[in-house]
Amino acid sequence: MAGANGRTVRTSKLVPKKLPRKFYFQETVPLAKALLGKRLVRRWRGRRLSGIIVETEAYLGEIDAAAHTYKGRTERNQSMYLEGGHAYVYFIYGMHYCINVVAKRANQPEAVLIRALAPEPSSPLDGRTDGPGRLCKALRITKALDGESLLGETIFIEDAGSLPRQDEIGSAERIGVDYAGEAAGWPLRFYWKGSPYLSRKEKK
DNA sequence: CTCTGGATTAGCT
DNA sequence: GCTAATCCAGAGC
Repeated sequence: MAGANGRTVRTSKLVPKKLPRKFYFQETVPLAKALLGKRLVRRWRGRRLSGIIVETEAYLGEIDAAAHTYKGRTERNQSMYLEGGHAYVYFIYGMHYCINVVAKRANQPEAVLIRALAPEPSSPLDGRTDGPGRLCKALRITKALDGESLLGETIFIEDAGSLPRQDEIGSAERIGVDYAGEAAGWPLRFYWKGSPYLSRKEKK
């Protein structure tokens, strides 16, 4: 962009950049970590609802007994078969929605569950964002967004001000997957250490 | 602090 | 029928 004096004006710090398709093509575990510190943005009725991602979980598809796609395609999990950079939103426990970021290429049904956000003061959110069901409520995310591209304007992810250092990323067992046998113990939950907005208290 | 039940749909047995 | 990638309110300690 040209400034008044004809010289290039840096806008990269001022205008956050939407993450490109390529970002989502990476392997699911690195993607789950790389999403920490990014900003999830939802446009709703002319408002911009957003938060910084501080907790994620990786779900590894057909090898992962905890994943919805472990036993193949169903009506509910179809969106996980889209190429990386789409949303998979499902309804659970008769009450809550959860949102996942689809990873890798089409027909590689792996995804990253967004478990917690740090709310941003400027964003008019409806309630808390520490927990996968709560954050969907706060950002007005429903099944209407299932299968939506994250490269569009309705919901997307962008670079934010800062990222956790490697030593600020914690890992632990995933929540609520006790039924999944060996996979239940895999350390596929990732979180920004010290964030007050994690869905569970960190162990000392 | 922990435990329990209820909200009630998708998917499996 | 039962359980779940959840959350909340209420009871009891």
